[in-house]
Amino acid sequence: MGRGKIEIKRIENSTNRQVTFSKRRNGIIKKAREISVLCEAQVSVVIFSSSGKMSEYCSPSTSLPNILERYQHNSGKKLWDAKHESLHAEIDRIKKENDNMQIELRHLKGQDLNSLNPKELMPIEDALQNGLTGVRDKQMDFLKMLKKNERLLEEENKRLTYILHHQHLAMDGGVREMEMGYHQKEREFAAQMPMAFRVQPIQPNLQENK
Amino acid sequence: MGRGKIEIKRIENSTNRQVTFSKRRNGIIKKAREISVLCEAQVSVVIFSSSGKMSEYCSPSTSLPNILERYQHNSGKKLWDAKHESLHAEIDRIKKENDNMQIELRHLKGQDLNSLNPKELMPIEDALQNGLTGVRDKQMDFLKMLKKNERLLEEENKRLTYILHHQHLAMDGGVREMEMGYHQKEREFAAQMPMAFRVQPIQPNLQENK
DNA sequence: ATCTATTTATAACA
DNA sequence: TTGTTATAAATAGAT
Repeated sequence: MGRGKIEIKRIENSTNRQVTFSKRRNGIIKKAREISVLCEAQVSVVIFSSSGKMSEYCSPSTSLPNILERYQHNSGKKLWDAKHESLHAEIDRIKKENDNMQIELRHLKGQDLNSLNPKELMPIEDALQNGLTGVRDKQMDFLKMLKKNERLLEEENKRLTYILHHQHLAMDGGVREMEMGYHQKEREFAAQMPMAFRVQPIQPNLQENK
Repeated sequence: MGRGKIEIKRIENSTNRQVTFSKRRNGIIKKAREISVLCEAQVSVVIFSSSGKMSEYCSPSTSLPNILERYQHNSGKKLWDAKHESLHAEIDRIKKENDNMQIELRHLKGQDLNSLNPKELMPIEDALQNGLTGVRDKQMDFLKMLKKNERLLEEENKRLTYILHHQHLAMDGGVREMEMGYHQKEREFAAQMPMAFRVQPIQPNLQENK
């Protein structure tokens, strides 16, 4: 339809091709609009030119996702389900893992044991025993730390008492001397003390850290 | 284009509408094929008639999923990503759940306890203690069942010995009498026995059930 | 379906 | 791109 008949094959002249694309694209979209109005059809048209420019038409009564949903349902073909399926597969895999852990947890908590026989109970008992040992070891570690800290505090106490004692002696030498010389005196004193008596920072693990 | 001009509005006559749909659908698909050949365009057309029948065209150089992928990339619109996102969200949710259980399990097994403080260790210890109690209660149940079965077996033993003894006595009365009368004798004997001595089926839970 | 008078789309050109 | 126009193609209505 035009000044001359054309063969339906690639238009070699790039300008012509571009012009023809533009006109025919408009034509198709006009036709699509018309059929959707005339016949109450749901139509989706997506066109990419060879240069990558996109045009689309979708009948106003619907939407592209809608049409694609119908397309999948109608044709049985999968459009995006390859991705969906891999996601679903992952969900299933994780859920299964989840269930297994749930069961293991319940068993360790002494729940749902009725389905188990004695042979299955034994490894659970062992695990619990090991766990308990581990936890109690840890608690013992804390206890030891507490005791160590207690000892350190006692030693510091002793040291402070010692300093206090010297301070009282210094008081007899006059308030001024005490004020000026206190820090130096302490330093001298510290120098005399054996290393073991110096206060170490308290173990940070003993503080609440939440 | 036809014997008369028509307005672009719904065709009321249902037969006419159906015929027009069919003709125009063919026209659109022909046009789509032509533009894809003439201009190297990638075209996708999906048409649903008002009665639900689907027609489609897709240029041979590509595929619908391919075109839709380009569509999403090009338009920024999401076709199926809403679903993808919900699936991803679910995966994240489950993974988080999973991680929490993993941590709980490790703690119960006495692992990764270093990050915990004494206050956090206590509920774990309690849980382990409870679990151990539960498991051991269960094992005790089995033990009791075993003992009960042992008792029952002993009693059956006693009964069988008793029968055997009578059988020997019967032997003295001749082989024929024994063969003919054995079953009846047993029945008579069973009738004399107190209920408690009759053998009960062994607890099914004691069998390996895997 | 097929026919055909007409309308519509568009190829070539500007 | 847009517009014009001669002509090819599509199609409405009839068969």
